[in-house]
Amino acid sequence: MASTYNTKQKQLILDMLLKCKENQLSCEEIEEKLKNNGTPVGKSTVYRYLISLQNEGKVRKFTSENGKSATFSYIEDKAECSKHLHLRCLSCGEFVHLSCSLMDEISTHLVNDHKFSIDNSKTVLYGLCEKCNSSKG
Amino acid sequence: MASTYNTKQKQLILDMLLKCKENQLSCEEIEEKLKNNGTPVGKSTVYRYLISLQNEGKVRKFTSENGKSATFSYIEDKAECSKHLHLRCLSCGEFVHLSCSLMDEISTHLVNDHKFSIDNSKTVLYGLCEKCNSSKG
DNA sequence: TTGCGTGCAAAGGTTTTGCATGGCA
DNA sequence: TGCCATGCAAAACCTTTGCACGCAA
Repeated sequence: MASTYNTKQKQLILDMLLKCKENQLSCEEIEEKLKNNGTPVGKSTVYRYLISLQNEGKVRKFTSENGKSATFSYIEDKAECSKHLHLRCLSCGEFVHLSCSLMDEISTHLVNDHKFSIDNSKTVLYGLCEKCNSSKG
Repeated sequence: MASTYNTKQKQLILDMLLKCKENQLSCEEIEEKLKNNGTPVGKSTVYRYLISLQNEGKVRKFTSENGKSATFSYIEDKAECSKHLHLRCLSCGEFVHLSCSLMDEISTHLVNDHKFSIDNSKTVLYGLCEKCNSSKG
């Protein structure tokens, strides 16, 4: 499933994902950013490459909770990310990698007591981060 | 935001959601089931009412992980469901209400150590249930 | 040279919206 | 009677696909 050819377009898309790895970008945003950079890439190419990156596990897809279009972000350490859970702030979108022992207990507990094996790569905990929480209360 | 008028159509949609509360139904499925019942309701009415039920917190929306359309299911005990986490099987779609003390610790831990307040109504843990896990391994 | 990748435009599917009509209160 | 709700069709949206051309290897 991995791409066989290396092309300028793929590199441009990848560079943009890396540059914005703290955020999540929609296909449209990627397309727009590349156009603004003076290095436009066709919409379908963006969609197609993101799908293939997703299949390779190099990109995480967020199916918009509230809005419309899906967003993507690059997974820097694929092996590491499959071991821990992730948090996402509903307000500002901040994405947190949660490496922590209690979180490991969850998996064990769920398997032992509830016979449920959690998939860390598909699971995201939603809530409010400190910043957004305090600005709300 | 709550509906002001009670109509036959709203009651029909609600009845269907209650009847299928163990499943998650898409708008199209609801429309189809109602038509098969001999009590057809317009597509836009289904969409509009589901949105308002969602705003009232009476319905949970699943933005399809893999497929296309969103699905909905009735929240039987809204107050209770906001207190615990939920699991969903990626394979068969089983939805589990997880009332359990260790799970309560998670919220506390996340707030205390990570300054993150989890929103149970928006969070779903994904993985494989016992049945699907064993049929896979 | 081979065949994958690209880009455009068109198609596909889901959800939303405008507007005239219908029905609740 | 006044207004919200309904339903149809059209529009809006996001995503996928077909096809001819371009480009990597």
